Amino acid sequence: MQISKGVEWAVHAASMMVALPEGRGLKAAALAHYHGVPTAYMAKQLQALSKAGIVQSSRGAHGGYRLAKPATDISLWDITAAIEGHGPAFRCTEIRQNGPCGLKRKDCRSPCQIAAAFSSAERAFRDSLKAVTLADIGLQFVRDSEPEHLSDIMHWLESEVMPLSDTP
Amino acid sequence: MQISKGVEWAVHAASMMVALPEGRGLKAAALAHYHGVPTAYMAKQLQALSKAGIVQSSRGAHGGYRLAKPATDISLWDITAAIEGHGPAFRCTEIRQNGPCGLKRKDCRSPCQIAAAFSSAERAFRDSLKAVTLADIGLQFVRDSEPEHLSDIMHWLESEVMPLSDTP
DNA sequence: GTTATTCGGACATTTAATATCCGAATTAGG
DNA sequence: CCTAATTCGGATATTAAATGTCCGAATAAC
Repeated sequence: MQISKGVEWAVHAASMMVALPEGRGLKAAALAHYHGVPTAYMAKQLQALSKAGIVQSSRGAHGGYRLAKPATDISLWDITAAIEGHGPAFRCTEIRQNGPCGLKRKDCRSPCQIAAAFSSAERAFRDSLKAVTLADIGLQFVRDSEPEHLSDIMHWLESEVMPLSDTP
Repeated sequence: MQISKGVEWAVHAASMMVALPEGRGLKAAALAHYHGVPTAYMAKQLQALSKAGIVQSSRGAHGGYRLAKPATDISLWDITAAIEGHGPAFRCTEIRQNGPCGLKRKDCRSPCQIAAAFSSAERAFRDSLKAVTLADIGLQFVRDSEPEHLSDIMHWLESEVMPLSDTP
């Protein structure tokens, strides 16, 4: 029951994009370098975010990534699901149908209670992550950081940010 | 973010042990056969439950497994943690300390907000599973099953159940 | 004490996560 | 309009983890 490293990277990268000025983007290499992680693997996570409609990508010279919708509409669950998939963590293989006392398919209209309990726990997990948006993360970050640190980030952004055409 | 198959098997096996008469046990091979899964791999999950103090094992002739404490004191989280480990699913690698704007170790006394959000979600998941005990599972199972099916199970138990010495 | 039986940990195999590379697509500039 | 530089996208290796298997250690019955 481990969440892949890609989720952590994707959330940090997306959080960085919150600070981008309108109509501008960051290339995958810049996001990877900023967080000190391998470029190609970070790019893979960004692809997944792009497929999920969380970020927009622009190819070619001066290309890059930016958020595809307002930060208030992107939850941590959206990002987690984009990387890890939407499927349940607990996969019921219906072993109650196996063995000498196995139930017939007909008698299995009601779901296995064990699977139901895990499904309920996962719903609680999802709901908790759905309640936190990138806007929340960004706001908290600004509040809790030293002014000098925020200044450093702004300078880095100015040096790395790329103009990006408005219509991809 | 997948929960291993072993958790499903371990929960089903432990649920079966709820129905055992006092001072009796089931051997790993019987539990595996009953659920239609490989014996050796089922045995591996039972070992993990034994190490965690959830079940008691007795070796040698007429050996087997039984619950180590009342079914009301064993939650689905206890079993999940015994198989999957107690560590968090989201592992914060502190990438905020990396890269050109990396934070110094000193400025990281407060935890990363992203990690905190996932930690909170996992707590909700845990609490949900902690609220369900083997006693609950057993009771619901008896209520929802056809009388004939329960009868089949009782007959199987009588044929497979082994006398087990009281002091392991 | 001997033997049959069962659990326990060490050992392969398969699957998924991690990391990397090269081609496809797009834009900037001439 | 064409060329060249640049960037994303999917296909491809590598490593770690989950899955599955085996044989020795320990125990109880006889």
